[in-house]
Amino acid sequence: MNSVPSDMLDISKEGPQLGVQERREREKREQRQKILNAALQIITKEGYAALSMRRLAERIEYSPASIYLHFGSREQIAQELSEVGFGELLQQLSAASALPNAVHALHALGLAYVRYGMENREMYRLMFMGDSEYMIAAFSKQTEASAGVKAYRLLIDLATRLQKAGVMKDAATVEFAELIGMALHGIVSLHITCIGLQLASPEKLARLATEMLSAAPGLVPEKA
Amino acid sequence: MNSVPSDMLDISKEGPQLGVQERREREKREQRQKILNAALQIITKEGYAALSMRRLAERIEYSPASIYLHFGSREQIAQELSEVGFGELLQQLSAASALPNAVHALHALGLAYVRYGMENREMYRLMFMGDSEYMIAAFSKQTEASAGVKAYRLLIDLATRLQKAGVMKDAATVEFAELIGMALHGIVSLHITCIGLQLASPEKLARLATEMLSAAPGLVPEKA
DNA sequence: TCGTTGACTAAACGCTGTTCAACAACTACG
DNA sequence: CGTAGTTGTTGAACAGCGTTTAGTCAACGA
Repeated sequence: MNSVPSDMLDISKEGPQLGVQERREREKREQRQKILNAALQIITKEGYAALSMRRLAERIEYSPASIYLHFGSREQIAQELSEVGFGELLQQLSAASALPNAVHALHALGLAYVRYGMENREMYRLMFMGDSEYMIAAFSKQTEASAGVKAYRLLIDLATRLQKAGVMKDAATVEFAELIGMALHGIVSLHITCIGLQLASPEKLARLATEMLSAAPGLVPEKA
Repeated sequence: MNSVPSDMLDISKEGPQLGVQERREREKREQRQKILNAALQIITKEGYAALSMRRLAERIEYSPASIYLHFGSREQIAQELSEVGFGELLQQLSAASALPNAVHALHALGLAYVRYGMENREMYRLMFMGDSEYMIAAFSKQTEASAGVKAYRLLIDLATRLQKAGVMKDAATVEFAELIGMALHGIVSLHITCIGLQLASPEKLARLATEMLSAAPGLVPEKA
């Protein structure tokens, strides 16, 4: 049953066989990626609400049923896209937090966060303002290496650095880190939601937030 | 055409006529309220996503089409509910900000905000995390007396009080006020979205946030 | 009693996500 | 080469959605 014929090792037969299999797998991967690209395009250009399976199918020039050969549901597509977003956000944040001075890193991180959010509103909506399924997946403890968890750890690390530098010595590190993230999220999400209101610019608010957090009592100015 | 027959003043004829009209109007108001109550019940118990016209019609024991005799659309129902929510939130916030000490008022406001949000998650979602149509209406400049605008002004007033008390003298009042609101919103909305994550308690984070904001440089402690 | 008004709804339209049987095309094998 | 079998693809359907409209029916005023 599981025995392998010796001629399977013959390149003259194995070659074509594996070639077909490889091509099929490659085409499947390409198709999958094509779907994700089209979905991303729809979301960024027409908003998350406009992402329907039929519209998506029309754009990739296949039937709606075909999409289900690659994804289990519409939710799964959205979730995979949100993970891409978390990856992008993580990249921006880690670049910012790489600054040697902890306070400078905090300011840069705040700026990078709100900029990413404002420049990718629908993506941000998908990541943080949806039905909470994506975040659960993104931050799942099982997926230790997920971008969401990494971004969370980035905040913890930065908070630790800040406290070592004398900022907010008294506060619990985790709470301090979470507060930073939540304040930045509040700035972005309200700017996304309240398009009618003329709020202060996200950059200004992020700067103010990080300044107030880093200017809390106990601060010992770092050199340079 | 507009002349009123003298016998219209006769109670024996005017009574029944107006009585019927009044009853019909009253019944219409009651029906309208019944719909709103049912919608609120569905949202709070089954979530905003579960609010459909057909389900709503089933609950009030009328046909879906009947609802359109009272509301123009599903969105309108949601919007009116969100305005109720803004009213409730405003009530909590104004009670908290009534404390004579500005810093105490800030702490109380923060606590009241996150408590309302956590105890009315689906309502909060409707108010702040929807498709942004409700907030536009709630904060519309035309609706000067709307609860949303009043809540916004509450924050401005509190920020002014805080700065008069010596907190954040340098910062622009409006930006300071907006930052308070956004930080609190970030705490609540992330707690609503990330039900999978074990975050620090909203109360602790609100306290930390308001403490850091009120502990910023320039603070002159108030008496008592 | 009759005509009018108003409340009410069945049915339909076009949309949604999703499933499944059927079809077509390509591969493998005798 | 032809045939059996696997694989990719889809039309059609199901259940549900928000919304509209034509039409029914009861209550009212004259």
